[in-house]
Amino acid sequence: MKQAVSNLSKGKKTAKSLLVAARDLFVLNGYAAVSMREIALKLGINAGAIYNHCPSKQEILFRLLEDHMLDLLEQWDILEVERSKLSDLLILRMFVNFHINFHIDKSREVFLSYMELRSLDRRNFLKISKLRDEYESILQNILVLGKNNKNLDFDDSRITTKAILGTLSSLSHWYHQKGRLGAEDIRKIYWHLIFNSVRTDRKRNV
Amino acid sequence: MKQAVSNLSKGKKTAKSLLVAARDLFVLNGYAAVSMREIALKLGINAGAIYNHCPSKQEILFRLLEDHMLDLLEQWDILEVERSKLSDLLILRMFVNFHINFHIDKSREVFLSYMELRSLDRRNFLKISKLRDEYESILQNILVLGKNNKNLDFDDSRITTKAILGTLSSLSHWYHQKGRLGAEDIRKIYWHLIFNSVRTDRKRNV
DNA sequence: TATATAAATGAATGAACGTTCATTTATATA
DNA sequence: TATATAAATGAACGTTCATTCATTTATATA
Repeated sequence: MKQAVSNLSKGKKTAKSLLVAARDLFVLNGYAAVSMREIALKLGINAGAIYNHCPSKQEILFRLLEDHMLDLLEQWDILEVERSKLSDLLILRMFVNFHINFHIDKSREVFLSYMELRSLDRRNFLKISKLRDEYESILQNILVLGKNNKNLDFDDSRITTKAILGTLSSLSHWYHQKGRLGAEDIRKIYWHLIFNSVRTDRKRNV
Repeated sequence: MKQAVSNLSKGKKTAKSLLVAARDLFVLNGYAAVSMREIALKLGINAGAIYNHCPSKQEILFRLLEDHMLDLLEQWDILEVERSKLSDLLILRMFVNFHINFHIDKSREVFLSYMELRSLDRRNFLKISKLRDEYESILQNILVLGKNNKNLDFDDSRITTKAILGTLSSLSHWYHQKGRLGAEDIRKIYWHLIFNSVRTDRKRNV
């Protein structure tokens, strides 16, 4: 269980704020365009003091992305019990809702994961890529299973997976808390779009 | 009409190669992480010589993005004559095909426009944003018209526009010339997905 | 071919970068 | 409260950054 911030020692607090400050600056201006001095300024400490909490700028980015991906995969795993009783279509809907909820709750982390994969060094890139592939294959497996059971229909599972994730992930580029529509509206609209695009009695010509 | 590179003077040739070299490096490592020296090295000239062709690094990025957006809008305009005779659905299909073709032909430019908007200074950002909005409104108008004529159905034109563009634009993140599927396959798969997601007799519940 | 102009060189500019470190200050523990 | 440890300071490190400029070299035009 996560510990309340107020219970943490000074060091742990600063370490936590460091990740938050870095996250927000990286989202705003991009990893390469943000300096350690800027991050320190936002934290209210000296740039050198950052190194008491994290050994390098690269490691800050890696921790942000890894924490996020592990969180994503773990949260999905937690739903396993509920999932086991559902039909293929309802599992797909659960995935869509889960993905949208996560994008709304953690829009900055999601955005960062999309934009800054390339700023990771080779070793870190491979680690995060593996976690991303793991997540992507969750959706692909849902689609393949649904197609095999004739509860879903589409042409190519890999492209359809990419397309659906592209659809959903565009959320992180425009969603803001104070927007015109609530989370429930958005979930409904996206679900209608996606459901109709892979339902069994879809049309194949105009 | 575009002039053949071989007919250009030395200066124009270098200016053109400058944009190509910068484009490829920016795509690979991101604007902020690429130095003028790297670009010059790729061109086979000295860093200082770049300034005979472009006044700043920022201006290189702006020219790349503006050229791309103007090209995109102009190419769509050229299809206007053909479009006038088509039904709402066929216009949507034309847009989907056009967008996919453009993403395949100009995948690096598209990727750059998507990733480096935030690297533009305020003035340039506003200019490019305006062009992007212009393009987005092309699709939104197609959708609204189709819905008014009862040839399309969806819940919200703004979100549906974003969702469809998100679907299509994810192409630039994974498409490579030598991939498993050809352009025709990809156009077909995407069209089926999008068509079914907005057709009039779509279902609203699982 | 002579000449004007365009393009490239290579060194230099000051500023900013990530990171290190000896030192000082704050915190937690006994 | 005394003491050990953790955290923050501020200056400095060596590099690299975008950009400038006097000078040299290449190109195009007459």
